[in-house]
Amino acid sequence: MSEIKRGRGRPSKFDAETSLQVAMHLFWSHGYEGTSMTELTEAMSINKPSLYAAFGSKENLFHKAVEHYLAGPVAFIDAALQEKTAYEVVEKLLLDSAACLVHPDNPKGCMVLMGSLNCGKEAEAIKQEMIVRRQDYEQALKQRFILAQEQGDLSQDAAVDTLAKYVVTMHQGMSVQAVNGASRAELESLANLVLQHWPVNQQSANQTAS
Amino acid sequence: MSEIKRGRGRPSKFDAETSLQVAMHLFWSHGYEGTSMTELTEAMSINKPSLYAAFGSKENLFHKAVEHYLAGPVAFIDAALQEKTAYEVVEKLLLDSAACLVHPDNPKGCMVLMGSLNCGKEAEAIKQEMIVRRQDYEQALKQRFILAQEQGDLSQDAAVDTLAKYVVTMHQGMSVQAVNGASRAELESLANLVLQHWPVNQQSANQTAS
DNA sequence: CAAATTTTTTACCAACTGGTATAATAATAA
DNA sequence: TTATTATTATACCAGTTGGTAAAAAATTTG
Repeated sequence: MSEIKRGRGRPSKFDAETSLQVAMHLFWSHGYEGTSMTELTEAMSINKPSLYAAFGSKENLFHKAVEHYLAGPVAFIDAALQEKTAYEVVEKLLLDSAACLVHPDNPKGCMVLMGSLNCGKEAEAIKQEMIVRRQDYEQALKQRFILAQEQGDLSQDAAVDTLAKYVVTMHQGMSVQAVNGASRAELESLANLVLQHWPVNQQSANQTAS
Repeated sequence: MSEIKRGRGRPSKFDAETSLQVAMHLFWSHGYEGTSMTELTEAMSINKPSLYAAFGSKENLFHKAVEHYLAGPVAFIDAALQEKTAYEVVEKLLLDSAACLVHPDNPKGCMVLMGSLNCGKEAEAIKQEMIVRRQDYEQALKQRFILAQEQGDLSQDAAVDTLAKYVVTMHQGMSVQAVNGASRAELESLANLVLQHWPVNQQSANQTAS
């Protein structure tokens, strides 16, 4: 994978993947508006025209950085949704989140929240995009809970809307806690509190290997 | 309080209290960095030198706006802490919050969160101040729970640290939900979910000191 | 009236914002 | 070697940022 046939012109001296990683970290740390093009180019060690040639605009670079984030640091979310039972979904979701939100290699909190929770009107589009991503996340979780009801590992009485919103709310609140300085253990305590009260279906003791 | 003896010079044509209200709303909506001095002066209908004479700096204006916020829209928080039992404290806290976070007259979410969850390095001091305010809030709630244990309306086994962090986390997560577009009813459902599982002291109905 | 005082107004500042035109440079293809 | 091509580097753009100096206006005091 290192032997790439080079094109005709001057060879580019930066790797797009690596640059994206740097951009992701900056946007994750300081948000969309809080990160300037100058900071980005300096951290990437490239100059602005190169950055614009490679990514088009600041907004587009942010989009790419968010995709990089979803496919990387929080890939466990999609994995969690595929766990066997609703309980295990929530368990993996919140415990892995606890680890990720305060991981020493990462900026604190969730990028989809930190990216632009609040912003000036110039970044309104970015803010809306982040909102949609969070709504989609909640919807996916709700659908997973509906499936769990069909499969019998979640009580039919459970209000899946509220339950999904509850888990997402805790996840997002834990992001704020991470920024506030909470430790991994503290976040895990919160996760366990949610799990303690989880409305498992009483009658179906699902006997999958443990 | 309307008959103020005017000083010697030209009368100022703006009311500091009203201006602060306007500033509060702008900072609340778009955060510290997302609100420019030009937006502020235009919304207040005053020019910059007047604003600087009255409030010193953008940072100081923000401080004043936050104090205005704490004493106004979220004054119910201090009131909630004085309810009779821990259960009632949490009940008032979360239900009043649900109403406030999506009240049509207010920007969505909590100002102490929206003010500057994420920001560039120039606003780092503001961000830290908001963090401290959130930590203090959590501490106050924890102390209230300790008092509740002494008064007997909260189980001695309850982990007051985790419990306080849990309620605050839900509160902050509900702020994000408000931004995402959640309704008051949806936020109240979340609040009720927390209350359902509240660890009331089994043996004591209500008796004072131990 | 005129002096004194306080505010408003206008104009301005250097630094920074996202974004780009132009030219120099380094590779390949002929 | 000489074009051709793609990327880098330099310099620059108009607009905005937080903040201010200086003058003009409106009031009270003498």
